[in-house]
Amino acid sequence: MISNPKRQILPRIYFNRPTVQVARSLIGKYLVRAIDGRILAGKIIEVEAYVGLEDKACHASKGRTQRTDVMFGPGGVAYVYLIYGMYHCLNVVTEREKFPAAVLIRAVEINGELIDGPGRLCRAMQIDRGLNRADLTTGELIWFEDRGELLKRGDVGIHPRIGIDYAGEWAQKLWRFRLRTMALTRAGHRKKQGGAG
DNA sequence: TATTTGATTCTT
DNA sequence: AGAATCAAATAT
Repeated sequence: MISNPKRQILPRIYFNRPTVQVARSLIGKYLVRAIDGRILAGKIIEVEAYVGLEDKACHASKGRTQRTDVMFGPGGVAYVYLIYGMYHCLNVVTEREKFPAAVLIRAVEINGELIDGPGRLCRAMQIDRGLNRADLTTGELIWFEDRGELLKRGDVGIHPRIGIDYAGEWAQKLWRFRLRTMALTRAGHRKKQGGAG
């Protein structure tokens, strides 16, 4: 369905790789949602990696349950869960089958507007548990696209993950990645200093 | 069955 | 600093 060769739906093999690598490389790609025939596309600004049984911050670290079962499956599948009774979070499952891991999508830019936070993102893109276990590689309801935009060295900030203080030493892992661009640092607040970067 | 908690966001 | 709000996990 995508005729423009510069718009490539990310295939399953893209996600069958080490999770931190997938997370890092998803920055600058697009999350695309089809809603009633309309297309909503967001440039991915921030993600976090959750890796395996040992990662105390990863939901699957407590074992294979009804909720975490999807993380044990093939990559390129959506893991959507309800958090704090109010918000949904979207993840894409990574790595090989039986290795539970996923990347949380934390922020996107839609039509120049920064949607910051996984709960807000899901609200803006109408993502809820109805999309749990959805295949993200078919280009039907929701998928990822490479639109050929290349990042410069230093464009991606590397940080500790957020909201997982309970995870002990795992909370210190630098598994959060965030795109740094002047355009995204609060509209109108901070002016660009100097000229071309 | 009861209690606690949480990959958040918004208000005070 | 605290509320909102509920499913999953843990304790009983």
